[in-house]
Amino acid sequence: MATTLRIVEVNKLKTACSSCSLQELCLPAGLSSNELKSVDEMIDRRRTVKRGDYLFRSGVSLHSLYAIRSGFMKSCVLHEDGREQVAGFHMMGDLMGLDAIGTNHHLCDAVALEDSEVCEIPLKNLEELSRNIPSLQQHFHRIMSREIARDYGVMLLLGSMRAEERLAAFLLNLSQRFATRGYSATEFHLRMTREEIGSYLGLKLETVSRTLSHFQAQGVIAVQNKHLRILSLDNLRELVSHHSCRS
Amino acid sequence: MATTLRIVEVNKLKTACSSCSLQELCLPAGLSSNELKSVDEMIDRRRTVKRGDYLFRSGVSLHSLYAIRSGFMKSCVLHEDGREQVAGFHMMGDLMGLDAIGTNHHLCDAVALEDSEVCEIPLKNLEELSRNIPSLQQHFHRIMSREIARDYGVMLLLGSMRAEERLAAFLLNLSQRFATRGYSATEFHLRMTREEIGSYLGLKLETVSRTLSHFQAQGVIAVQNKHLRILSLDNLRELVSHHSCRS
DNA sequence: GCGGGAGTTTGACGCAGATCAAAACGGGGG
DNA sequence: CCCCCGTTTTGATCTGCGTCAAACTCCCGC
Repeated sequence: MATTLRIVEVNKLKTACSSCSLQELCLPAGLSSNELKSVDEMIDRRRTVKRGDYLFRSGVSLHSLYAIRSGFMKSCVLHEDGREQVAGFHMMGDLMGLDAIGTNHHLCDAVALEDSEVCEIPLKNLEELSRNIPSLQQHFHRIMSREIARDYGVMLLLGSMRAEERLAAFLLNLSQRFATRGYSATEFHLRMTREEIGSYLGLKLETVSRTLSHFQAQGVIAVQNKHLRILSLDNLRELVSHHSCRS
Repeated sequence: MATTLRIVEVNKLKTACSSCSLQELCLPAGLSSNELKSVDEMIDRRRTVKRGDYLFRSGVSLHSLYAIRSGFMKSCVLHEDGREQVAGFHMMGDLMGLDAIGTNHHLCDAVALEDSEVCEIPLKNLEELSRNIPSLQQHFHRIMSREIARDYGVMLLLGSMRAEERLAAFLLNLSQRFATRGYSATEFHLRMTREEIGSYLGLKLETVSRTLSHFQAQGVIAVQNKHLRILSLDNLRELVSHHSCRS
């Protein structure tokens, strides 16, 4: 029994913001240790989401924002006629649910692409705390703003890039995000299917597959199923803006 | 001289939030009259932007957010290779500059499509004030979130709609926004060129023109140059999700 | 280890929308 | 009032990517 208790304590310690390795990436970036403690208290609980499960679904009312602690998720916007599109892929340190604050209802589905852990942050708590901690307030605003900036990038991609450029940009983006999180920038596992990549990039899965094959033939990447290795980041960067542009 | 002073006073009165007709649409929505006064004080100054002039340019550092008081603007994201895309059209009551908070630098150009007036809101002031006025804080968050939600809609449009659907969705969106502002939902002036519409929708200007002509032939709208009349909102709504979808 | 279904690759073909071209329109300045 | 240039329209042709189809691979459960 003592053993059990000890394990619980250790787990609790491990999941506190103050000892979380994502501290500098996540919501509490740049806070003092005192402030960190307040953020810790604000967090309702940790949740695990199994691969394929929903973290939240479109239409349900907003309770909390979710910070991803581990794992990998996608968010999908739904069109009333059944069309569905991947709006983003999310990994550790990312904050999900921001699109729901405006209407108090989630606008997209959040689905785990692998078993994931998230920290549940009640919006009310966050709002209250950020009134008292200016740097938290500021950081929260920055996070929302960065999401807007990211969206503008996706709009540019969808609106004016051709298939090769889109895919190259996508791979570079993943690469950069993995690198920021301390993983390899040139070798990683694609957690999503070709269809999901296609949905995100406004392409069909066949086009994604063909384009990846094409990159491989050019010696820019090596793909085997979901395992991807970037052989030349520079070539990939060239691909993003190399082709005759449609604009 | 007395006359001049009087005119200034009247102007000043006219431009206070408390007497602004956009009050309920703009940042101060839902505030008490006392709070409104604080918001008024936070606003640095009003600025006019002539048609074709920039309100701010991509890359410059963020000083303030801008609430549009009158007029019409576009924001354009720039790709390093010179590609440029319209990221949004903005009208009275809209808040611009939100994408710049994350990096402290503007990510897009803001250009007036007709002579416009804006209220300049220093971010620092807004942050400080929203720490003291919860409903202002909440409303600001909602505004940012709504921008994210709008972006998701544009992503859906760009990623999975065909030309006719995009244009129909675009017209409906304009219609709805004009209606919200007390203008006609079915008859309005397009302030942007076909090329700008195309840029926003990921289409070429010729396609925009052709599609508008097509709508006209079907009797759904009547266009003459920049003047547009929607003959059937319902038909337009059908057009958004009517066609064989690519997803 | 084996069978089956989901995911992926590759090929052949068609089409929506891009591109090129030219004519028509319209509104702002002299 | 007229001229001119930027914008729009319309037509003809081209092409990148979607669509359809079939074969192949991988992984998971039995």
